[in-house]
Amino acid sequence: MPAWGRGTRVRGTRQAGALAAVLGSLTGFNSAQQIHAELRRRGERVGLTTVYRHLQVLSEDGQLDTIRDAGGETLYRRCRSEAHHHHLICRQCGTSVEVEGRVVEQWAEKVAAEAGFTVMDHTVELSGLCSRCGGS
Amino acid sequence: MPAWGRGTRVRGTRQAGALAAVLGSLTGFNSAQQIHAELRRRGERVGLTTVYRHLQVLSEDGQLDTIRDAGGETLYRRCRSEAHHHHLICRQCGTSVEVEGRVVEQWAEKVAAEAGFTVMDHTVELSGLCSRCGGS
DNA sequence: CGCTAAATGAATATGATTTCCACTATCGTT
DNA sequence: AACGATAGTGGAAATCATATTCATTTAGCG
Repeated sequence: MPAWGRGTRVRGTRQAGALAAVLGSLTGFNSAQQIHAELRRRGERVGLTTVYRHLQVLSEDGQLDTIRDAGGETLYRRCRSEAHHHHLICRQCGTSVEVEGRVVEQWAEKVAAEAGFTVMDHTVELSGLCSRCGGS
Repeated sequence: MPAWGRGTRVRGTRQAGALAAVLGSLTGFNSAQQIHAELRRRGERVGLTTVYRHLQVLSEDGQLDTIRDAGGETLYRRCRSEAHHHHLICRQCGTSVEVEGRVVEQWAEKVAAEAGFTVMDHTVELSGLCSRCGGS
């Protein structure tokens, strides 16, 4: 059973490949629309619908990190690490750093336990200005 | 200069009052649409546009907590505490608890400093099942 | 009371994401 | 290599939350 395994039969299509290539070369977080634009820029002919579909599947599979920008738009990026992690993003230039947050996880568990909750998920996003943009 | 101060002259309108009343009586987080619906249910005649406008202003003023549900929709609730805090929300019944997260803040600052970032904001949302719903 | 800027809200616009559905392409099987 | 079942594709149209427009109404100062 391959990593992307089980019933989810996935065919190797031109579009899936092109998308994977783009995701592999982009560094920061990008919206579906931006990714679609990049695809066109490269001369690839892929429908916006298809881009959305793939991004959705990939993120469900845990192959993409997703966050929401201030406007509620969903941004995607290929995961660098397998392990659970959070993000630190520069508001100015979009640079992002993955940070592991064992501390946060532990805190979350403790807080949940105290409130009688069973934590199943948590979101932690940090944003600010990176050293380059923060010269104020 | 009042707390909500400066140039932002705010008139005491029927709509503003009705909205405040509803926000005061609702316990959990609600979307603009739900709040609007509740207003109508009470026989108040307030336009959806007005609801959105007020919610936006109130949250900018720090009088409302806002979070985004899984679908990207914005939910609002009147703050209980003045201090900065985070939320623990039950996925099943929507019950939410405010939790203070000094630990998280400190962690955030440390992580940011290490990456050369100046943290200006952070989002932390915890979700799971409360004791009542978690009987599994 | 009279006035004027602020507030309102119906209608319309926006913009991301989803759904529809007819058409196409992949790949296991002959 | 051709075949065919079926997953994949993508343009158009639908959704849906939220923003904007603008003519009309209203709060509250003088």
